[in-house]
Amino acid sequence: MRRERGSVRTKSASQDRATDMRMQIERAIRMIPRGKVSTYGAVARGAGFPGAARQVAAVLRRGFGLPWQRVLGSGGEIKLTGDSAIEQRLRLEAEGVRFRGRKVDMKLCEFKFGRSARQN
DNA sequence: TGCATGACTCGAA
DNA sequence: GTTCGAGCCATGC
Repeated sequence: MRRERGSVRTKSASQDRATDMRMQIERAIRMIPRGKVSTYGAVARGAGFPGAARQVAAVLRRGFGLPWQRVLGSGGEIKLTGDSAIEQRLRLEAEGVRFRGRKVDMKLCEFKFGRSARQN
């Protein structure tokens, strides 16, 4: 394991980098069309930050007006708990997303980020 | 400044 | 199928 975590970005200008990271992540999230879903890890990679899945979650929590329900855990599993999990499932089903048991049918509904994902 | 935390991920057992 | 451990990183206190 230990994915492609090799991108050792310098610590300098970390604040600027953090802002850029949030913008890229938000952009990636907004790219997910209605009826499609993606995962935290996929969004992070699509935004250009492999391994930053937790930051995707942070952006979703703090972000406003984002289609948060379209972001799931690995394998298409809902990682939320309680009300949020129920609401997320209802919202996705309303958009036409198909569930297989407790997971989303990723074969049908996974949105794949292309290279253009972070081309702006 | 430093440490703990979190809507994570993935391979191995 | 579940559990565990290790790794990444921004954020809050």
